[in-house]
Amino acid sequence: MDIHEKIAGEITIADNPGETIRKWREEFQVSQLELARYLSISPSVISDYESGRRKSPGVLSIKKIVTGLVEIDQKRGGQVIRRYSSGMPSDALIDISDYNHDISLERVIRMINGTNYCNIGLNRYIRGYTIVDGIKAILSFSYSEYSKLYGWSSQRIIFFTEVKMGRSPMIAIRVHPLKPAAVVYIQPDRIDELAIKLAEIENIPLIVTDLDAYSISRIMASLK
Amino acid sequence: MDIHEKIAGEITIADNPGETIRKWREEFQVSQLELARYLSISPSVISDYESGRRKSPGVLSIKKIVTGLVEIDQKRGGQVIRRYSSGMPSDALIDISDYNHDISLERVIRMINGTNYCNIGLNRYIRGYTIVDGIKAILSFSYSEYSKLYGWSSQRIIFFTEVKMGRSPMIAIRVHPLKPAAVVYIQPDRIDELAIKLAEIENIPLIVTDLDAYSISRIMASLK
DNA sequence: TAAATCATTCGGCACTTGCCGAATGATTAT
DNA sequence: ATAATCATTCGGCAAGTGCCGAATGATTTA
Repeated sequence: MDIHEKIAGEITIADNPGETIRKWREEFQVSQLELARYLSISPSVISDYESGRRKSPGVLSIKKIVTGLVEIDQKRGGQVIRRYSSGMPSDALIDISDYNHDISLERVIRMINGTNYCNIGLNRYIRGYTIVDGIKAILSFSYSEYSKLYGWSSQRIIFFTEVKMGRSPMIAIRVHPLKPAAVVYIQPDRIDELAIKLAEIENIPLIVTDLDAYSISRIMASLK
Repeated sequence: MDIHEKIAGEITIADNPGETIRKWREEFQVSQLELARYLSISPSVISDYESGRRKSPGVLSIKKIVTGLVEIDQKRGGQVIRRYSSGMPSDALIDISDYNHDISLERVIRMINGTNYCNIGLNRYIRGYTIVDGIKAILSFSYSEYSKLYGWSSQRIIFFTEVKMGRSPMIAIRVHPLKPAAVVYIQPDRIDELAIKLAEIENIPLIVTDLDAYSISRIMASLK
């Protein structure tokens, strides 16, 4: 189903359409001002909708708002749209996408200012990436959800946010039959020696980046 | 996803909300008059919406209409709702439902005024039913769609509409590993001897009814 | 054929929406 | 602390909506 229809349907049926509009705007991380500017209307219009001043907004207004949110996200790389199209629990999955061509892992690691913590070379290619919240994934994923992390291909980078020492993600990967081309920890607290050892046993480069997930998502989307 | 949101989303995003409202009302086989009466409004209101006189109907109006359509369908047994919740191509599938308890096949066949064309007894039980358009199913179903005909259990009746001689449905069933408890042809042109032979080989009662699919759907739903 | 039922058009109108911007408040960055 | 940015409230108003029913047309049923 089209994401516009999904969002619009939820807003239309909601007991408080205004709150739902706000929920989706925040989900897209768009400010009222930005949305208003994008739609060439006054910001107070957005505020009036979200506050519920308008009890029964017209469908053309809803359509305009939803279209604006989706287009803004697309201009930013389409991260939120992809997340809602992946069919996975959305709070652990931050982004997922696949490429139609091989992309050099070395090039990617350079672009994200990554540091390779293993003695494993980066001369391989990737066909996609997945960004997950490391803690939420550990708590909520079962086998089939882990499999979905691999999208179309295991030839990908899996990025983990919310990493303390880096053991759990490596253990999860070790237990799963599919192996990614590389693992990247996004702004980890620190890297435990065990995590490095597991990565080397699995022959999976373990990379660390100090960029945040949002920036990573944009960079990875720009490789399409 | 909730069917209200699905329908409402489609109406809200459509280029012509009015036409989409009409499409869904007709899909639910509800007349403007019936819907207007159900919602306690004038029929001309419904006509105005559907004709596009109102360019941007309010979300409360859309919600009211959608809720009304769904409730009317539920009062009739919920056939259309089930169809849109089954995840199958909708034009071939007419109805599908499962029961939480065994229901006597003999009883059902009596209720639908069925005639048993085989020498196979009806002393068995069913746990569900599926109604499909025989011609559309033949043209469009692949293996996995045939599997979905069986819902939760193969212990069911499969009803076929649009049956000419009755061969193709029996061949399709013969080729598939799962076997239904019974096959019913709804208002067939005639019954070919080969169809009967195939049914006996498969030990599947082949029954014919002169009721229409809508009546069958209501009767089967009433057994819940 | 006549009657019943369903569908449509359109004028009328009270009320609401879509939109504006000034005034005010809250938050963030320098 | 100041400036910039974002968010909210609310009065004002033209345009549109939600709803009505009379008049008319189309379709179905007896």
